[in-house]
Amino acid sequence: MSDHRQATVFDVAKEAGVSTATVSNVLNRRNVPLTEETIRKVEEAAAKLGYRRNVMAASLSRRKSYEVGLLLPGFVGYYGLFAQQMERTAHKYGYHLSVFSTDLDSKVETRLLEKLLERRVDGLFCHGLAMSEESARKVVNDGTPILFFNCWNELQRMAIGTVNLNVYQACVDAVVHLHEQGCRSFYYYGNRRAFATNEQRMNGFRDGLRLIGGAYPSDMIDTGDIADKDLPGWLAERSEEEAPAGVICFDDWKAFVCQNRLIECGYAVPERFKVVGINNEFVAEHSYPAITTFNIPYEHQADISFRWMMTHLGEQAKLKAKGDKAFQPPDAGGEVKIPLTLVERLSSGT
Amino acid sequence: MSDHRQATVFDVAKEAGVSTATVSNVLNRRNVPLTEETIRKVEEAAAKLGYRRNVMAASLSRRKSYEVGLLLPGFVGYYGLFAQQMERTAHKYGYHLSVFSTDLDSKVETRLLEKLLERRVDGLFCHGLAMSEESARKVVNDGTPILFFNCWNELQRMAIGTVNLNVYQACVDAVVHLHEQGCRSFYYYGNRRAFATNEQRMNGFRDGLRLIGGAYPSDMIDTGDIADKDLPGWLAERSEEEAPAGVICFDDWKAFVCQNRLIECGYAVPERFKVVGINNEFVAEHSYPAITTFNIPYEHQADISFRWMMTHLGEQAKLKAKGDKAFQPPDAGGEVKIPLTLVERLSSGT
DNA sequence: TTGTATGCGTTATCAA
DNA sequence: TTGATAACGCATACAA
Repeated sequence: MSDHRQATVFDVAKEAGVSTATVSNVLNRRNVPLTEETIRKVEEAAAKLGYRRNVMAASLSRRKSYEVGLLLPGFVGYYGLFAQQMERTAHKYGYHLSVFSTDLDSKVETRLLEKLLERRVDGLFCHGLAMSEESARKVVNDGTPILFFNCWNELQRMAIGTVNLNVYQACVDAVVHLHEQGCRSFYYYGNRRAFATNEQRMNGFRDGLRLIGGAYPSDMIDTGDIADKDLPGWLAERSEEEAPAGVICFDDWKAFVCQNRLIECGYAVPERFKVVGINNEFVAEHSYPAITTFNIPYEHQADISFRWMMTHLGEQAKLKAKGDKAFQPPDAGGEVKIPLTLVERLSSGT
Repeated sequence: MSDHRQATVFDVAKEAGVSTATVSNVLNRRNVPLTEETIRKVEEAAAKLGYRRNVMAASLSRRKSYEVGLLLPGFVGYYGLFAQQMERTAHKYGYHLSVFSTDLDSKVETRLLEKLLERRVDGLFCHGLAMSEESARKVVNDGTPILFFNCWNELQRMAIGTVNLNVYQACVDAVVHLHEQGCRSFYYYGNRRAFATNEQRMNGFRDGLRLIGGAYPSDMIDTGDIADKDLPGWLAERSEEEAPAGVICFDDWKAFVCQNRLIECGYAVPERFKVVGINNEFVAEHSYPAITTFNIPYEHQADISFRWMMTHLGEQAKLKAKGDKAFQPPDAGGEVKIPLTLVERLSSGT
């Protein structure tokens, strides 16, 4: 109703007949002793006046914004889900999260980063693909702690830590799984534009092959070299027909496209080709055939990330309060690997 | 390097040998007259000290946060893409965007809304599904302008306006399209949990049937009544075999699931059934058969929304500056309908 | 247990 | 054209 100005601590103090300090103490439930009576008076006054604290003023005063930033390459698929989970986790720990998407444009990245620093975020979470070395240096010089996720390069050294999905191990597991399912030739269908996150997968693929032994035909293909529509021909040409060939894809979307092109060209999945993705997205579950993939423990990854950051920010109290399990962050600049779990579906069935 | 405190206007003023007021004037490029010399001095000092303005202090002082909130039911699919676009648009107009997902939980919604109001957001964008009447009332009482999108209920009246995707018209068009493609029976596969956004589609479906005339067999199915796996049987049972049957789905994901189940059960798409979705997501383009759908002009929807809000906030200047085309917002409480465009693909082909 | 007074970093008013 | 200085709303050290 009131197009009047918002009530302030001052108004509440007057209404309750106490001082602003007392109001502040009551409303922030601090560890100072307070009379039941005072608490009641203040809370009543606050409720009556519809008092709502002004975050800007509070942040300015305590010289801490209780805001953290999240810098992503985009919002679709994994990124969006991760963002959503990070937002939940942030609130759980009493923080506000500002999510930005760089669209993989370094100009945009620079601008957004500046925005984040202007907001005096207490910390920054950043995807390995979303930040240049120069930007990282700026953040570090600024004194803002930064924590990476899914980052496998020199940037790690500038961070308080890194929380990585163990896509390497996932790919190792994928090869082993396909081998067990009867595959006798193996292909990795990657995306080099994803840089390090692609290389991790390639390494896993390679080591997986080593693990199963035997000299099976195998190769790596990149989406940049072979158009989707040429993929079936390419695969059919070099794989042997006696046993099914396994195709490990960069993610579920690649797997989806790959599988559909194969089917479109008349190759049976999973009889002739078996397909595996990563991410366990909706599309993997509801494709036909449903796609074998790896599940990502979003909540776990977000929680580890936040606990690490909280620890660095000296917020042990909040961790204790939420005190699920004790968290021992690795040394500064260390890495936590988040394991993915195989979800077997028809696309790699028998 | 300096783990020291950030430079302030004060530091810059001292360094440049001017007053803080002058620094502020220079840095905000206000319409006060300034000497070239002063400008240079201040800018040099700022650069040298690595000055970065403190958003909290600025917001507090000017009593305006230049922050707007976006309340969504979730982050996947349309929501995520819309959020990403809204973020871009917000920056374009010099605003910061805080995105929250209610997860369709009213407890969460209430809490998030409180957070938003505590941040003194200048305005609020809200999805029709993400806000209860009670919450809306609270926002309005607070004096914060609210603009809805994809909202078709009483809430509209509490808003400065509503920007709706014209899914009604899309469904009308879909029926006409399917009819032209030879369909002689029609089905709508909906999701009543989406409430108003589902009803709009149903209305369009109904009016589309009326438009093509003739008494064709038709029906509406809801995902709540029929499990995905039973859908093919249900459809096959009541549609005639002489001519293909058309299935208009709530969105691309429903279409995707529907189509895959049909194929799985041996019904040919598009020969026996033709399928249409809405959203033009990645999955629609890359399915096999590729799914006919409707494209959403994200940027347009976001831009209209922001221009409307900016107008309400008295930021005509910024609109002019960006001055693409003139925007005449409807009367308060009015509605802008954003048209969707048909994307023909194989799933409804001949 | 509560109150006073000061600081947080900017912006804006008004006088110079 | 520039400089003092008073808000802005809250938190907190210290005094009472």
